[in-house]
Parts: sequence; C-alpha cells; structure tokens
Amino acid sequence: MSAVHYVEAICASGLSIFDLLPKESPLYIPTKELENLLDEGLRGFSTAGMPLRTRSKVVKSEVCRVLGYAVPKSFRKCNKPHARFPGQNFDTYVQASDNLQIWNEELKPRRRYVLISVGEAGLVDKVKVVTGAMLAKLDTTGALTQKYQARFNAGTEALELVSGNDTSQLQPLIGSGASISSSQPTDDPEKGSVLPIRTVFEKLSSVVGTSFANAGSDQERNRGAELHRLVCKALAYQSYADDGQFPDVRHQLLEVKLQTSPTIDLGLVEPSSTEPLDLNELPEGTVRHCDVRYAIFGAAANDGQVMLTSLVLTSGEDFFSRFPRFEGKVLNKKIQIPLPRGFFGKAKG
DNA sequence: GTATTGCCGAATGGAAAAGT
DNA sequence: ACTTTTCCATTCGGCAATAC
Repeated sequence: MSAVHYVEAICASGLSIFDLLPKESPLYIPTKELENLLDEGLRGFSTAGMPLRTRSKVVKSEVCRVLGYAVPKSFRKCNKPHARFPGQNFDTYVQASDNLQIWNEELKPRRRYVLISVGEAGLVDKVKVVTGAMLAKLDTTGALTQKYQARFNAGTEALELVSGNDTSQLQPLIGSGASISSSQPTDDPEKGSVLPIRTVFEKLSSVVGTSFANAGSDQERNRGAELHRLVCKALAYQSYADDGQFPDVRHQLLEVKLQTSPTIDLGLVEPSSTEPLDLNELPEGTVRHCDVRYAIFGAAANDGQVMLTSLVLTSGEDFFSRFPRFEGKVLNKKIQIPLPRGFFGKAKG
C-alpha cells in the first residue's frame, strides 16, 4: 500500500487534524510513511523572511495540505494531553538550528515528532519523523530550563520609583557607595557599597531620553548590553563588565531590563522570592532575591536607533505589584535536545 | 605549561499566534 | 483589545581538546 493511499483516504474521510482516530485506524499513518510523505511534500517549501511563529504556522498549514487534511482556522494550543496534531499524534518543529526545545511538556514515548530542517535560504531541506522514545535517547541530562514572565507597561510617568525604600534586610549594606570607583560592577556587594534605591533612581534618571544604535533585530542581546553599559556609567563605575549572572550589576544588587515588547522575561529568578542570593563574601541569607532592585527601561526601536523613553525602579519585593506576573502556568519549563550532527542526513549526501 | 578554539549544557530574550 | 503561551535563535559559562 503506497503512502499516497493514506492521503486519499484522509481526504475522503473529511476528518480534521483534531479528530482522534480509533485504535488500528487505517487512516493512521505509520511513522516511516509519515516521514516519506512529509519529506517529499515539504522539501523546497519556502519560509524565507518569516518571523518564527508565522513560519511555524505556515509550515503546519502546509503539513495539513500534504496529508490531505483541511487547514484549520487556528492550531489549538494547550490541548494537552494531546499532540498539536491529535489525530496523527505528532508535533511539528521547524528548525534552522540544532537546538530542539520542548516547552511545558514531557517527551511522550509514543508521540511522533516531525522535525523540519530549513536551510540558509529559508527552504525546507529535509523532514525527519522520530518517536518520543527515540528523542529521549538524545536527552542526556533531563535538565529543565525555566523562566518566569510578567507584563510590561510603561505607565504614565517617564520616571517612576515604585519602592521608596529598600527592603529592611538590605539596610546593613546600604551606604554612600564610596567603593564604587574601585570596584567592578560584577563584584559582590560589600557593606556600604550599595546605594539607596532613591539614589540609584536619581542616577539612572539621566539615562532616560538618550538613545543608541540598534544593532539589528537579530542582535537583541547586544542591545541589552549597550543599556547595561550606560547604566554602569551612570552609576560611576570605571568600567563596564557583565558576566551573565544575576543580578546584572551585582555590586549594586541591580537587575537591568530593556523592554521594547510587552513581555518581561525574568529567567530563573522570581523577583518576589525569599530564596537567598548566592554571594561569596557574605553569609547566606544576607541578601534574598526579593531584596534585589529592578530597573526596567521602556524603549522604542526605530530608524536604526533605540530610544530610552521610561524607567521604572522597584525592589524585587514590590515587583509584581507594578508588573503583573503571568499567572497561566506561572513557571514555564522546557527541555532542550541538541540534535546531533548529521541528524537530518545532509552530511552523508 | 599556557593560550586558544571547540563543544556542550543551559540560559536568555523578542515577539507572533492563540486564547479570552 | 488584552493576556498568555508558544516558538526557536542566539548566547553564555565551563570544560575539554588542540595548538602554541
């Protein structure tokens, strides 16, 4: 029985991708045939210039056509415990790189994972279909990466100090910041090195209204680094340094965010958390995550420039009173599976 | 023995689709 | 219109392998 037979049968059945198939259904396409159909049907399909989510949707639509299904108005999310294509029990991932990421779900051993490789010109290269059981072998650590998110809105004031005072736990460290000129921004805080939140607010206020060159839409991290540099300068550090650790300006217990979109990505740390911050020099528990100060800069990107338009400064403790936490899943988790070299078989030719 | 490069695991982040 | 989840590229730190 040729693979095309399945497509004709699915088409004739009038079923949608969301309709579950009974056990042993003749419409259920075995994994190998599924791979053949999709590889032949999608190869050469162009996704050039599309944003990621758009690309994903357009490719899913094409998958429907290739398999003989009607293209649904939307591809439902949150339809756990089912796959995105429940009837055929598969998910699709369109990959230009080798980092396969699966959010908020375990690998399901019986589910199929349709992995679609796109090349440099945005054309589909190759489609591989594997089971969750096969992918599980590539997941060597089982580690989950997690992040919190919150909603950003700039508010009405260009300059807004949410927390008038630092948390009481921080008071022993607060001082005039005499050591700033001789310290690195990445050094641990010392007694007396940490400026009061009001002083930080005054010093950072001058940064609002300035702008810098936009490194480009695919260089987001560099934009954040430029703001980080401006912040270090405004706080009178001699140098700019960033070691990627939390918080950004560790010596001031200050986290800096650049917002040109409405989602604040908080990463691993929940600002209101009373977990201790890991510091070398001070006893554990001296500083907690909620004692850290957050400088959230609103910005607009246009004409190749990033213009800083607003600043909100808050303690971690007060963070969620100003920026609502995403309350859906609250904490999002993913596994990341590096696809091995040659996974798509391009190397062999 | 030291410096550089490569690799791997994991984290970070923007922003569009889907949901309400 | 507004909220939340999804999507996946990119980047970083740490370590191993290789070059000097």
